[in-house]
Amino acid sequence: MTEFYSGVQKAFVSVDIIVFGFEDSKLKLLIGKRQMDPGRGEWSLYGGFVGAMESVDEAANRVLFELTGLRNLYMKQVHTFGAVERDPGERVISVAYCALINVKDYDRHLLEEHGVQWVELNKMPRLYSDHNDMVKRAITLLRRRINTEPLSFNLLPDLFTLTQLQHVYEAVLGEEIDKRNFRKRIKSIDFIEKTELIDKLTSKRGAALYRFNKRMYEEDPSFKL
Amino acid sequence: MTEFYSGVQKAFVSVDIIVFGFEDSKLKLLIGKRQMDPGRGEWSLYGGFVGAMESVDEAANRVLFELTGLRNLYMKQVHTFGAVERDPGERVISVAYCALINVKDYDRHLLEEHGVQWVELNKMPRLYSDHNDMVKRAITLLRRRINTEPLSFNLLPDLFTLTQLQHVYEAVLGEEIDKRNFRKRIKSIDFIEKTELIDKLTSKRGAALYRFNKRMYEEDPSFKL
DNA sequence: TTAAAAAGTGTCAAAATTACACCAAGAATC
DNA sequence: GATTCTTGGTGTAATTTTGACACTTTTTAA
Repeated sequence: MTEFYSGVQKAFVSVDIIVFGFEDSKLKLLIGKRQMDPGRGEWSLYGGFVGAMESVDEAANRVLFELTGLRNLYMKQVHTFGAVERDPGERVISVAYCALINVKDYDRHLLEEHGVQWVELNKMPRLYSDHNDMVKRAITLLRRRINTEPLSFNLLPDLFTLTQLQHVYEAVLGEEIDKRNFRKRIKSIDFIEKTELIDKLTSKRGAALYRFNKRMYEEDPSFKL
Repeated sequence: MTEFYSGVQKAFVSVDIIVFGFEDSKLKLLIGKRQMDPGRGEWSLYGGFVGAMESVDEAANRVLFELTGLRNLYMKQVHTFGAVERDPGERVISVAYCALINVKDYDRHLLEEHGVQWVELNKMPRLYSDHNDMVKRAITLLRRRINTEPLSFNLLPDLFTLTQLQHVYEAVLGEEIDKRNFRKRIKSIDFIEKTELIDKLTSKRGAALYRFNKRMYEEDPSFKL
């Protein structure tokens, strides 16, 4: 095999994943104590190195699967962090990804197994290396996109009430939303379907359950909320 | 020095730059014939490898400076491309950046020196590796942001006419804009200042020259067009 | 039966957006 | 010096979108 690019230095490339979840009307994310040196014991995002035989996206999916046991989760690249000294050990360039997950789908045993836990966004501790910057970027991305892409459903069960959906928007945007105006807009969106089902758990009266109709969305993928 | 992460494979990391310019009311970008193997002679974006002693952003700025002789140009990271086989030679992970430049500032001698040329966006040839995807992403980014960030001024001289500015929007968005509505909105934006100067070159009647007041923008960085 | 908690519903005013057509100024041509 | 050509510059009215705002319904628990 021919050697191209001789004389150029290589770098470690890693992926770090900002996993957002939604619980108790709050946006949370998964962080854990770092289990390797350098930085062992510091709070950190979950990540891993990109292997020689996998793409960066595949690495991110592999790592996310390791962490959650789930496939086909919503995940997008956020930004690549490449400061020379960002990792105290070696030169590591890291590609940050943002994933959205329904907390209910997450196996609680895996939390302990990987030494991670859900932490409220507002109560984030200082994280390893530049991971706080990664979180900040991910949030900015989320806020920008939640009104133009149907992201929010990834944070909820398949069936959800309009109040839950509204709380997702409020948690992500960090501001309150008028209930009537919100519901008015939802009604004008075809691919948010009302079902016959009623949720009796969270309210005494019971609330209608809705569903995101992906097929309908893909037929006319215009979204504006 | 301790060796961390032993056993993990490294990769080449490069930057590729999508340099947009605006000329003859058209959006253009800089491409050249690739001057190294593999792929020598194919149309390609301008790029370079990330050195051991520079951050990824610094590498992008260095490469852009090499190409243009200009510093402090507008540049943003677009996306990181990491497919295993994306480079036919070796494993190379590439971070794509998008830069905006006023074509008038660009030294035409440098074109030949680097073997690059301005090509209309609509007349892009097939490019090396995944560079067409990079361009597509960059355009998407540009379209998304041009209405929420004051990008457009980077494609124009310091002094510009409203017709020029409108043509930038039309070229980026790929659709015509109503002149009166456009100018109405411009008038409501404080940091686009009308000067006393008049441009007599492009029109017989002469058009008022405007200027982007960066300070005023930074005092109240809200932008919506 | 009464209180508490969340679900659900409509109107009106203000603001933003869109569509639309003509005159002005100067240069070039006859 | 009259005509034509090119680009710059301007306002209004209809429509749509957004935003503010309060009370009734249903069920459970006290």
